[in-house]
Amino acid sequence: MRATLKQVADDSGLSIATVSRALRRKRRRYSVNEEKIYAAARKLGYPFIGESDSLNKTTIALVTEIRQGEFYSSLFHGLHTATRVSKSDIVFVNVDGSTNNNYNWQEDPVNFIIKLSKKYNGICLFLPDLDKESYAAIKKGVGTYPIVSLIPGKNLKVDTVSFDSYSGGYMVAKHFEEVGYYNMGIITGPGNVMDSSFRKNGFVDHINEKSNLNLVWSFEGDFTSEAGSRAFLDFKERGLKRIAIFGCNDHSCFGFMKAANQHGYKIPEDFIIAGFDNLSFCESITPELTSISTDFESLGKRAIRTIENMVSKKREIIGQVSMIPVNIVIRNSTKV
Amino acid sequence: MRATLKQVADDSGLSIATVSRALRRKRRRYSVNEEKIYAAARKLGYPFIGESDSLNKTTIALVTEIRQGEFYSSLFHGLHTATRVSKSDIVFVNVDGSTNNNYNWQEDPVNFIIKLSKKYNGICLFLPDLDKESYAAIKKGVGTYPIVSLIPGKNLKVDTVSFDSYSGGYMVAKHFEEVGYYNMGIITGPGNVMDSSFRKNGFVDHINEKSNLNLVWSFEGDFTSEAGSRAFLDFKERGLKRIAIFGCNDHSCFGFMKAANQHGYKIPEDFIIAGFDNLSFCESITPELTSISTDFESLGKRAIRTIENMVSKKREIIGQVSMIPVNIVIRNSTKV
DNA sequence: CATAATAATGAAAAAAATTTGCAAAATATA
DNA sequence: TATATTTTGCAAATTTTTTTCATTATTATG
Repeated sequence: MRATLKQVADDSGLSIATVSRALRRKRRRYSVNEEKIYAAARKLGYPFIGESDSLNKTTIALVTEIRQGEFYSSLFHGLHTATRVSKSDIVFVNVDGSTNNNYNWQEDPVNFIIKLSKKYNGICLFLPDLDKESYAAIKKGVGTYPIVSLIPGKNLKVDTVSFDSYSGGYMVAKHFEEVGYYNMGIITGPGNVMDSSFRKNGFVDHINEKSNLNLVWSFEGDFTSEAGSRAFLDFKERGLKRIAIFGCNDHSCFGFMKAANQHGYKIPEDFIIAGFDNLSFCESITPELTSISTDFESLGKRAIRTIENMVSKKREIIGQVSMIPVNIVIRNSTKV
Repeated sequence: MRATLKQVADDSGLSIATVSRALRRKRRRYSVNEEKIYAAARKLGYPFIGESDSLNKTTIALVTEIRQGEFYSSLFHGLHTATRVSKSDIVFVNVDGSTNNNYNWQEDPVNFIIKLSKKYNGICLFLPDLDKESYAAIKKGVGTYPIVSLIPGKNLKVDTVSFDSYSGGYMVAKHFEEVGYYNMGIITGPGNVMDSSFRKNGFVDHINEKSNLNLVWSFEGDFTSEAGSRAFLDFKERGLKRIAIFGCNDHSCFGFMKAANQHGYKIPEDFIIAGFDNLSFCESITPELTSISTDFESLGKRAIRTIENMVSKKREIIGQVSMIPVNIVIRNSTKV
């Protein structure tokens, strides 16, 4: 039930009239009773005037689990920066452990998100762990409502805006070829993560396209630095040398390079290496790490523009995929 | 003015009765007209039932500028994780470029924040660039309303919850002494940032307390990796060797170590070094960097508990300062 | 394809919620 | 202590929301 002045009055112990006046006033006065009234109004969720901030503004929710690491920070920052050039506001909705209108995220992610669509004009999803069926169920429940996913994936039924990870992998292989390496290796990311597969496929496909290129080594990692270290031990055990290695994210490379360093391996004498994400640490490591850089502000702008378009004109085509181009930043780790 | 059903009806082109029914319904149906109604209601900020999510929950706003880097991500994560064990919700309010109720952040940060106090039960501020006068003005405008700052600072008039940076600096100096170094150096952070001063003062004070310890070198940095590199050049030019260096944040150390590496310097032969923040990259660099680790979840829990206490019982003591202890994580960069 | 069943709609009545005028009470000021 | 100012509650006035009811549109069924 919606909260009324009477409830606020009862809760604060003052009369309805007093509550009405206090809440309607333009200036707050911070008297004891006014504080009581505001506290009660907030507690009961009474809609007071100070809140109608969103007038004529599009509010877009970014639904994600907040995790640690520069990647998430970049994502928030990118989306937020993108709102500066648009008429939209962005709200970050953190999803793990949350409950919204009796729908618990863990138990029922689909209805949780469907409920959010009441409140916001559009929704951006960044949920790597959500399965295809759930995406389909959300899309079904939500109809033509503006919703985009920022996770790449095939046939998701939901519009998608994501980095062109495939091309990123491709660019790395091409760069390796250009600097004269024909034998290549890869440290993959977690197999169930779509983005990780795209990075890998782009790399592998370029190798397969050219008869002079060979994939001589592959190690299954999980995007952690530790996996990178394990990858090195495997690499060493196999006695591989003078190959070009693509780590599917920067952290894998950091772990690999550290282990290599400890075992006396040298870059570029023993191998060259490139990563993905272009974290700030790429410039701190020796040698500086070549990496694929992703522009989160572009991603954010595109996502917001897509949603704004959906808000204004209803389209029928669903499942559109927008790719944000990535760039290769060449540093000393691949200079021969 | 508050939005009414009539306005929503006019905007959506349907009757008041239809709008009332659509908004009151528990299940959405996503028909064309219902979509129109929801769109209009959102546009006009009509308070509908789906929103009363916050019933009986304390909502705390974390007001900050979203910036890139692991530090901000950790801060968000820490606060968010802390809400799991409390009855509060946390909302991230991004402040740069924002406008709230005609109060523009850039032009009038004080009133911007005061306005927020209408909507939320409590406010956490993390605003390194806000000056002392503004803090005082906010506190004055807001009265006994629950507000804490997460930025350390003396005589802020606002309750503060922050890391015990001073002790962190102190611990580094003590650790240097314990491993047998008596000549020490420091790369400072930006002079106007309080937290940076505390880190430095803790370090310097321990040196001054002991007659056998000397501060032989000091370089004014700005928390960037580049400043760390410049620091190294200065260090080299002065011909310093075998001293223990405290970089006031990890990034300064990364820059320093990289430059040192390029110039053929070795750790621990030429110097030992420790940082502050314990970023993930500390473990990826060679040698692994000793650093002061900060527990953002503890910080978040304490901040939330402080606000919850202020919500329940009004206290009179203001300007309380809570210090969250920090730990030193000893790694190879300070092993002799 | 006609017809019954179901659902959606608007007008207006009924109900509920909010604002305002007024006088009493509380607080501040001289 | 007297006087001005502000806050408050009651109840009337007003506004907003819900519900009833008749009508129309949509969908299902034989």
